[in-house]
Amino acid sequence: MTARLRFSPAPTGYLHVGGARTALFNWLYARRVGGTFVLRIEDTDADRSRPELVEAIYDSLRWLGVDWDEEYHQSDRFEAYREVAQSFLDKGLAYYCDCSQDDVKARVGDKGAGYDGHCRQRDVQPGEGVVVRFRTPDEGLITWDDLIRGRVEFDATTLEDFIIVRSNGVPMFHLANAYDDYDMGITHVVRGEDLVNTTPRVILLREALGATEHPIYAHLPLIVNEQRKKLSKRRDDVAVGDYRSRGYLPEAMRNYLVTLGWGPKDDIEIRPLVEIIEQFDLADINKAPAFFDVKKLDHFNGEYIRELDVDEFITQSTPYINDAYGSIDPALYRRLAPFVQERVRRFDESPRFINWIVATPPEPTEKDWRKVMQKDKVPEVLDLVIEQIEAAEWTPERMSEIILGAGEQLGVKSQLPVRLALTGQRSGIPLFEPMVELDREVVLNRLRTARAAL
RNA sequence: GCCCCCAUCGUUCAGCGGCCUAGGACGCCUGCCUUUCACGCAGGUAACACGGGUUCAAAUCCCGUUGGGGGUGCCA
Repeated sequence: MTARLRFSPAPTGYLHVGGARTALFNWLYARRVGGTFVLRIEDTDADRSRPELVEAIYDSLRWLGVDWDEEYHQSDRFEAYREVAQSFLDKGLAYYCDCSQDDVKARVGDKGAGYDGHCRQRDVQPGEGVVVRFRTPDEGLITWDDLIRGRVEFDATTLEDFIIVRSNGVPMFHLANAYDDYDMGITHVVRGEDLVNTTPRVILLREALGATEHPIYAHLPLIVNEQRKKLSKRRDDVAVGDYRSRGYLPEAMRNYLVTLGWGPKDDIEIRPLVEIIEQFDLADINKAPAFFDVKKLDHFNGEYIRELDVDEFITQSTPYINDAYGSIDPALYRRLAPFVQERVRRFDESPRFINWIVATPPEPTEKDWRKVMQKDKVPEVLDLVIEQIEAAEWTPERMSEIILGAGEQLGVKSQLPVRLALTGQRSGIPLFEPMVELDREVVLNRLRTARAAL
């Protein structure tokens, strides 16, 4: 039998890195074993689901290179869910209940064990404010062998009679989810650990459906923030789309995500996707939650950026450049880009490196000024450089000779003061090649201004 | 409250009873390269939460403690 896996997001928000990793692990495994990867949009809650978010989820998934073989929307399948609910009703596996949430709370208290089974024998008829509840067993053990967690057991007495159809007639997620996995022949369910507690319900529902076998479950450890809490779309900055627009490469994101909860046997973390697919196995995923470390992501991204062809780097970084400076001369950027590519970890860092060429350089910080300009012989260096530059041949070679020569002549290091005068910063791309992109007068002006400020 | 889960360097992955004086990566620090920065290279820093067992032998197995997390919706 060929493996069938699915990613089933609810379109109630943008795809965040946790969901992306879940999708990725499902996809990786499907690709690894030559199985089928299904995308199923779980939009049973019309109040919270938004169609435009479905588009956003597609975008993020595609960006990451996660492609799907089949696609379903639960909102298209309500009829089937209602039929299932009706058949449960007919068989006595489910019953109508007209208790309001307040009624239940009044009987069992605030922190009680959920619903108390009040309507089990009351023979409530369908109508306004009436839900359908699934009759859970009063005793017994519900168990499964989780690929990641090992054997998991739940005592049936801890399970309440949960709702499968809302009072507005719309099926609840458990029902839709259980039926779809059954109907679609899903063989491996790989999802976040926050869903372990719902697994017993799903198993019960499947059995009611007549399933004799269950999929293999694998509950992934959560991705957490620095406070070690589950990532939240509201609190944490985690939308995949945001990383995309900040200038992360999908390859880097994908590669980094895969190292959260899993690692290749040979310890080589940054590697081509095909090799990851070859090595990936659900059984090797660990149980402990993992912190999403942007610093490490940045490192991965930097590695991937440096591996790019210059042309590719240019096309990818140009939008950020144009965004910062308006449209700049492509030929100029082509000359500068190789220097930038070696230094950035994200595309959105690119503009900063050429600010002194295409715009006004920033004011040096006081600290930088002190550390660089209040050194011995700095006035002499600047004077010498200004003097020689006035009539020099305008080539990088000459610039190098003049600037470095001044230092040699005076017995000090001369690049830093010139750099600070010209760029306003102590660090950045090389000086000599880029500076001849500037007009001689601009260079002299910056030099003279700095000299005057000493 | 109740149910469930987790626990190796700051972070992440490795380790699945002896190969561990615990390894890789990120971060951080040092040096080399370079008259900037970055890259690269060479080093360094730093962890088995605690307490009991089991065993000839435990980071690895068992129990407890502590700490952390998830769930507990007519959300998914």
